[in-house]
Amino acid sequence: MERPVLPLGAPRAERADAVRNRRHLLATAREMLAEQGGADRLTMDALAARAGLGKGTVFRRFGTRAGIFQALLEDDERAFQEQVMAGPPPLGPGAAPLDRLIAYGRARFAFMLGHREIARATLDGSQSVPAGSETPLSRTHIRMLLGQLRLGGADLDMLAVQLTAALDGPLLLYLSASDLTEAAAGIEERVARAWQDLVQRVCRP
Amino acid sequence: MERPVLPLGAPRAERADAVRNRRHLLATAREMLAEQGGADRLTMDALAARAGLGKGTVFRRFGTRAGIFQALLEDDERAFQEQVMAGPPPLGPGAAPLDRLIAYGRARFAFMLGHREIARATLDGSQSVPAGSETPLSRTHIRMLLGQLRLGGADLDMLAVQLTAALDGPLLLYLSASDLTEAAAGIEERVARAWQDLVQRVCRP
DNA sequence: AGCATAAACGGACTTTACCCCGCTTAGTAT
DNA sequence: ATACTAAGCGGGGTAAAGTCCGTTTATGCT
Repeated sequence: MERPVLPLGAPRAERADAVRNRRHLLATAREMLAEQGGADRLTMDALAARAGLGKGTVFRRFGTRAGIFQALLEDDERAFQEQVMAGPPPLGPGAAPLDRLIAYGRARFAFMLGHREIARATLDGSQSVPAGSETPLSRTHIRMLLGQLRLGGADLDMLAVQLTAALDGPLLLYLSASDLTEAAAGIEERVARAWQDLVQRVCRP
Repeated sequence: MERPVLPLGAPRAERADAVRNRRHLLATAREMLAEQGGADRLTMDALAARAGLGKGTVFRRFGTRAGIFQALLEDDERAFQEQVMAGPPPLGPGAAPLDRLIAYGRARFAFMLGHREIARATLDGSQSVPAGSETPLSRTHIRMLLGQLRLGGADLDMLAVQLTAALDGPLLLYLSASDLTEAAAGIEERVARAWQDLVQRVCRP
């Protein structure tokens, strides 16, 4: 007989048990994080044991310790992305590009602040390019909005990278620990204002 | 007799042998990096062995693996800082603030590009605040220049953090290895232009 | 249903960062 | 010079990340 077109692009879907185990591991990881707070107290051995699986399985699924946190973050990011792509304006579509950009910054920083511990744990010394670079939500969205703004002659791709850095992970890196813990409430508003000011400066005609 | 004012602020200078060992370890680390390239191939055991010192000494001096790379980077940063603080304009003093800001971005990115591997290795999953935050060269300098620019009503401290993130962040976190090796020459110029465009947009009246 | 095969699994093994603590030594005060 | 003390040193010990490979199992095909 004839073999059906062997999908070279789609290298065969994940097996059902693999999917189950991945989900189970992520759920277990969340439990452990909730119970004993502190991402650095989550060890791969403990995770495997608590999930009732072998350590080999954990690494097969996530590749590396940081991989687990990347998966967790990606998971939470889906809901956020939904709001951006299909939620009510000004975050969702329908508002003017500049207003969406401002709203995006506020929402994104709040998200990152809420996930700062997990986000930090996605970084990994041995990976040359860390998390979020694969699914560059912020960069892509910002790039899209910049495209609608008709800025004269700028390198929009690079500008998107710069603005992403000024908003997303890198900003978090440069805010000191005390900024983040002491005045968690205040910092959110302050960053939101600063972001608004930044993009208004960048985008004015 | 009377004890001399016991300096509580200056917790007693480092002992001579400690200084000697610190320098020796840094020099040895540089040798090893040069020989076998790849920061991740440098192990603490190997470093201690090659330096003829105990492993404990290495950790006592640098605290952590990332600490070694932070020390190496800081070391190289001194020369760079010299240029910024006392070198010829427009990087050094004497030029208009905006020109200095532009020149600083270009120079800083070139520096980071040359040190990207070490810089990357200063990041450490378990440290909440990474390299360069202790001696925030970029942030401080940018803040100072912004102060001279008389921008109306902006949150200059936060703007400095944002710009620092936009300058240093991409290299650390977003630009992939291929971006950097393929077009190493091109990327430098492109980033420099983008930086110039960004700060001109931000700082125009 | 039975078979072939690639994927997934488990857990012992290796490597490496980092800790601990008894011993040594530089610096200082007398 | 001598003695005192805090800092420094060494290297064996621990814990956790990541690898390997023999065994098990899901899945598609006949």
